[in-house]
Amino acid sequence: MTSGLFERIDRPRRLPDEIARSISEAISSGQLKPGDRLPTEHALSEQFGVARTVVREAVSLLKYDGVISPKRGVGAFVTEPNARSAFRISGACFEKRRQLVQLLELRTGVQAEASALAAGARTSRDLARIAAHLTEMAEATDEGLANATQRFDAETAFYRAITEASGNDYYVEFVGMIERNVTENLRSVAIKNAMAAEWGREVLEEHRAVFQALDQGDAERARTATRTHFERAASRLASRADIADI
Amino acid sequence: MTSGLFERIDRPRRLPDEIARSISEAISSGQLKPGDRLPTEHALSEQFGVARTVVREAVSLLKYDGVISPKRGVGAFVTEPNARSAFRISGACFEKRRQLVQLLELRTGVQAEASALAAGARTSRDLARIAAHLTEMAEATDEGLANATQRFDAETAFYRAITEASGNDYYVEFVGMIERNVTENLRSVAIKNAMAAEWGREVLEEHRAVFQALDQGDAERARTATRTHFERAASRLASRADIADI
DNA sequence: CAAAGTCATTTGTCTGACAACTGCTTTAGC
DNA sequence: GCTAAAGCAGTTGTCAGACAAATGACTTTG
Repeated sequence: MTSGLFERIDRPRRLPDEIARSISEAISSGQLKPGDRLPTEHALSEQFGVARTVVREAVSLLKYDGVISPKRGVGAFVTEPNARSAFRISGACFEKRRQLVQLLELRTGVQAEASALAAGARTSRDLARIAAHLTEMAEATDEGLANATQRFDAETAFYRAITEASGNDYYVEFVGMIERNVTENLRSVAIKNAMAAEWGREVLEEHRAVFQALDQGDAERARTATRTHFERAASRLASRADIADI
Repeated sequence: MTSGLFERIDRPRRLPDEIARSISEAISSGQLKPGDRLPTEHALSEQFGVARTVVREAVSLLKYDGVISPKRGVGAFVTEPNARSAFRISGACFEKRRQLVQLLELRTGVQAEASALAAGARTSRDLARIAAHLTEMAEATDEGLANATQRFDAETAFYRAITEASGNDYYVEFVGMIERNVTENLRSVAIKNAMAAEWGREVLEEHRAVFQALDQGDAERARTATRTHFERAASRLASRADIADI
């Protein structure tokens, strides 16, 4: 389940991705403004020194996100900034500390609302699943730091189960995406074990409060409890010296 | 600013998009499960009756979203469902009423949290901009239904300004994307004017409450007021007969 | 002067080929 | 008989060139 220690790096970085990133940066940096026309695919293929098929794939990706809109017989144009149709988290988001904090803020808000919805929509079956993950966490905590991974995965599953109980597919999809990106990238800087050191019983109480609110169907308390946990988690994370400078 | 009455429909629907959607549906419907290997590009090009370049673009899109991960010399595999790296709203989301409701729920939660953040981070400059849009709304309301478009745009700008005042780029990007997709699709079914009929002074008070909370820097009240408005807006929308069956 | 037709330009698709990589089989060497 | 190297078929990644379709500007014609 857990990814290996040494991740495979796709050495021969795919050309289309590279080109797409290059064009995308030209746009976000203002070199290409909304309404501007891109160079023709032929010209781009010459400038980058690649075949047109590669350029086409890159353009296709940008079009997919609504960043540019190609018109046959005319050219490809940069769209208005608010016309983008996808929300995506790139690995670059984790290079700067500020961005990581902002991402955690977003996660906090969304997850809190998901809990509130879940309080009103959860079935007893949902509740049982959530409770099981809570128990898992408690047991892992009792057994100490050796079960850091288990504890970590249980917490992840706990909030995933809550989100699924909300009955809103968008929350499930969105929270899942954020959660995965955050944890994976934190994992890669070995934060995981560092966090484990902070996991004590008082943190467990934060989760338990969330569960109780769900159990009683109290949306407002579920929201507050969830937000409290994630805000505290964020500040605990921020206070750690080993990630203070990422 | 407002899009024309008759939107351009790209008749010759691009083949790669079509193929990507087809494969994507095969995955979401369970025909292709995580871990499964896709047919080879050659096989796909034969099945769909298109050139391999087209299949490649489609595969490239799916890879971009993290739905599949091709490995050179081996094949392309469906990734785990939580490995998706993009959140995107397709036009299909608006075909079913249930999905629209869920999308509005998501918007409500995110926007409420953005307001809460803004209450703590807004500058006096931000506040002035927000106030200006509120005034705009009030004026448009006084002048009656003739200014429905203006009123609508002012409300959009009002909440956009609030989101920007939060200082969190992710919220700006995400809310912007949702907001645009929702309004554009609602616009297309002529909901806009229908909503205008519902815009009275009591709705304006909902916005004013949001503004006051921001002015006083009260995060909790900003959150509540924002959520109240959007929840009421959603129920007002839902109660309308003309969209009850979309 | 206006309407129709022509043409160069650009994106969309097709075809075929080769390069790079992988997993498996076969073979050479001991 | 066993191991390691070499070969091989299959797959994705890239390349090159061609034609189809659409567009805008220019030219021609009534």
